Amino acid sequence: MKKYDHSKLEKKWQKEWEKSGIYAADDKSDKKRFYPLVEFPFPSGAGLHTGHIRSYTAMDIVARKRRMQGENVLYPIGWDAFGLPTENYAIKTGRQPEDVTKENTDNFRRQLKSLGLSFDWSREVNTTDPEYFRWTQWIFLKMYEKGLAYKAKIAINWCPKDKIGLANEEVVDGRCERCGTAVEEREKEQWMLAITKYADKLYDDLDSVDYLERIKIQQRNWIGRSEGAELEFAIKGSSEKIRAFTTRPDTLFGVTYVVLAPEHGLVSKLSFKNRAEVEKYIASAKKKDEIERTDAKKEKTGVKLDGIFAINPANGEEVPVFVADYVLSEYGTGAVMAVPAHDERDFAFAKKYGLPVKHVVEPKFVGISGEGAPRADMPFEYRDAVAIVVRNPKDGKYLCNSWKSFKMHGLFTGGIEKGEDIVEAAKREMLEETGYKNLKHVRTSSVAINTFFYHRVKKQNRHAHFRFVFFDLVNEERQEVDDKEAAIHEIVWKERGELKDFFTVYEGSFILNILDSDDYIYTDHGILADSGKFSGMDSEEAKREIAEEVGGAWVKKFKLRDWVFSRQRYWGEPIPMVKCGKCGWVPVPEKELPVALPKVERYEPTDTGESPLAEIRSWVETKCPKCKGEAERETDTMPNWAGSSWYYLRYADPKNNKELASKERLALWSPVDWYNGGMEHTTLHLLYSRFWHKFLFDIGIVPTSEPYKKRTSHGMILAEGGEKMSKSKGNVINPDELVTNYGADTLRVYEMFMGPFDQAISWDTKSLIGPRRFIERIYALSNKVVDARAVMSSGELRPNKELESLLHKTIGKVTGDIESMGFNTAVSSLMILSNALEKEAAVTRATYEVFLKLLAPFAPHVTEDLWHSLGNEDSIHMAQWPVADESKLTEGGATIVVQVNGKVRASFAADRNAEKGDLERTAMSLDEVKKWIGDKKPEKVIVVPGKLVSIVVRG
RNA sequence: GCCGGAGUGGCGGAAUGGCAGACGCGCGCGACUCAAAAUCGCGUAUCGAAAGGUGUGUGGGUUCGAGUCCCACCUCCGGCACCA
Repeated sequence: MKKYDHSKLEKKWQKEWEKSGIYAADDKSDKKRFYPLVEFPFPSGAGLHTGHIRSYTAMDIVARKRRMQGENVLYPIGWDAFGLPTENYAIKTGRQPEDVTKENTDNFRRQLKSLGLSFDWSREVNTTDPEYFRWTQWIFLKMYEKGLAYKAKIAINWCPKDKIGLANEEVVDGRCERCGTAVEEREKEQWMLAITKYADKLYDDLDSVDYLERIKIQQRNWIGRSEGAELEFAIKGSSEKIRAFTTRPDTLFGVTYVVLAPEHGLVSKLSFKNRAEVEKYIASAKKKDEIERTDAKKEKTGVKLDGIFAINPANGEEVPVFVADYVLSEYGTGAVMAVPAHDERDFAFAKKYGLPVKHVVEPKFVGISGEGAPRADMPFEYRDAVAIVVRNPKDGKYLCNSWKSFKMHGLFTGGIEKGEDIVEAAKREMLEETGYKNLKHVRTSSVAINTFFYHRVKKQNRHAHFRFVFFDLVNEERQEVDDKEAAIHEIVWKERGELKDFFTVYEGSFILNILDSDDYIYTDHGILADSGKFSGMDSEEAKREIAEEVGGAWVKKFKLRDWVFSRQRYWGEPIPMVKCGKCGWVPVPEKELPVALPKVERYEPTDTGESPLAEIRSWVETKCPKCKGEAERETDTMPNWAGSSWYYLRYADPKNNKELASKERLALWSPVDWYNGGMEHTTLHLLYSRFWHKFLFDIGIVPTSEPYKKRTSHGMILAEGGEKMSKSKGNVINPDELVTNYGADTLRVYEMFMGPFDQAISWDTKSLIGPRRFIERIYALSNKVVDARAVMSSGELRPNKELESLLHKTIGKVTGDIESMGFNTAVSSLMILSNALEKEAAVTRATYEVFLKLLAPFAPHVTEDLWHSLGNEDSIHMAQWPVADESKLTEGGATIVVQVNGKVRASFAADRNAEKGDLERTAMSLDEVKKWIGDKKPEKVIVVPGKLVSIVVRG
């Protein structure tokens, strides 16, 4: 008996596969095409980590399976080598970044090969290849030509440790994303890409692609689109106007002040008394660093522009104007109309500076519970109503109402007659319904609510407009209550803490918000009040009408900013622009591309913030392509995002030196069918590459408007303790060791089996033994394989319907699970099948071969080896993928479960296709069942063929 | 705070509304062995002597039947966060 030796076996087949080149994609094939992609590795010196392997293996499994199903598969691999870690390492060791990159890339390549991944290595792509960045530069020039690349003076985040400028996205909590150093702010001219011009498309087209929902949500969050109105507030005694952006023009009547961002241009144009104070505030606000300014928890500050008043365009009211740094200059118009009653930030500010709060949107509650839900097609009767809150100061308890005929708990309420004073109405109701005579009015709330419900006594839909009156009980003296009233209500006194659980009606629960004061912020939509002719309207519906009424423009705003594309580093694609004293910025002509990096001794970042390239005069000095006069090259380079924004296109045609890829090949392979990678690249890289792709689509280079049909993500693999794996914690798993000790097949199976693919999971080395044993048992199983015909006649092997049914079930399960990323359950079902096969005295060759084929994508080496040992000449990875025979699935018996009153009481064997009536009769005849039914008559019997019989007896 | 996702044995986790805990790890017992490892077989939620009961974060609800659907809440993880 041969023993399973993974080491020799795996090396042998890896060599064979490389020699035969079986995984090469075919550009001429007319077979169905499939193009799975994994994220671009970043050769950082750390080597492959377990997350990479999970991603590559998953796509490898899908690719192998699709190949076996006869599809033409392109599973490519490449390297994004323009990485800062590489450059840092080079600086540390005094070597050239290229050499470091080469070494790291070689290591990655070796590791990937040792895992038996079916990449088409002939399509390998590397962003540092000059022929590759020729086309990266070419795309930039096209963008420049179309006005999408421009130079602007902006404040950049400067990392003093790495000595580079960072994009906003690279700053986390005011610190450099990579090294954690606090960033400084510097002003610099930077190349920008106008990604905001594509914001709408990037947002809308998410509807047309198959991404994991959370990925779409992240994209939408990042783009941050919101719709609203720009409204103009005139300034009293001035021709200047303030434009404020709001998504809630419906709250316009509730504006009590207006705020400008400290950077707002209007501040310098207006004249007001306290200029010195304001200037001082603005200076201090600008000095605050990113962390302080964006901390939402910190107290809001601001200063009033003395003597300046803005005029509310809706009602002509004059409101004060403030400068405050809680308003961001970069978003919207840099000015905000403040509605403290309906915005939390405005409320916090208003409270601090004693500004008025005016409620103009009343909450709206619609009954949802069965009985109280409004009846459809029935009009609403409107009622002015008062909800009465009575507190007994003696014990602090509150007077509540429990309806006797319904399970409803609330307050005592009543209607307000036309022209009646609300406090008088409340007192009258209290007297009638509870008999309490002596009440002291405490306050009447300015907050009102609307409830929509079905009135069970009056049998009509009601719209009640509730206002709230608060009383203290002077004494407990009561008068007799009418019998009719007493029959409806029951008086209950409740402690304050009990109220929350007690109330079952909206007007009751709501008072908890306003029990102590009217400091209540309602940010949802509701019904407008105190809003001139719009009062009573639904606020959602009134939005546009109010904006229109005051001549506001309806606009879309985005959180997304243009992309800062310049980096002051050596290691990156030089931005192919030349600055001429006469002609200004001139693009490098296409035929002079690529602009290569000069060979240098020193490539360290400079302290001045200039690119290291700036010091290499021989490279900088050049001729102007236009006037041939003296000119200088741009010394900024592109960020590493540049090359990775279009690499997947190059896979289609990696050696093309006339175009970034040929039209024919792009048409053949685009778009990427399935892209899997880590969550860390699902916002920025994904957004940037979608942006570039859409641009290339618009200029006719690529045939689709979206680059990836489907985007998924593997869950992060955590260290054994459940924390993140990191080099500094020393809890990183080294895949080389695992491959040596357990074998690539075991590692692959384990990574797929360990848990749901898209969820985070802890690594557990000791669990690796499971998959390892599984593979060993598969290997041992080959000794039981027999030729069916020979043995069948000797009677040693009988047809086994159960096993056959299981085999076909497994085929269906594995086939489906691979597509839906249910890799863990696919492996589990293979284990179930192998357990069943082991129990047999002999296994037919046909069955074993089907089993090997199903396992082949997961464990390519051992299956190939066993496949050949059965005498097969061709690779198992090109064999025909098995197809489940539906008819085989239903063969054999089923266990029918019998439930009595929902509890399982018995089970019996029956044919899978047995009739309902037969099943019912059999179930009823069982002693176990009779025992539970007794002499009672079954009320109802539910039969699910092939599954269960459920008998209901009552009494 | 907002938006996602998730709460099931000792652990990782299974379960189109239909026998909860598949599969794997671990653990226990047994076989083989002088012995150990490896391997193989059996067992492994919980209370109860048994009949039977109880169990999928908590509390309600819908249903013949709920881990799964609905409502309210709690906890954890991820993302965003003064975006008007």
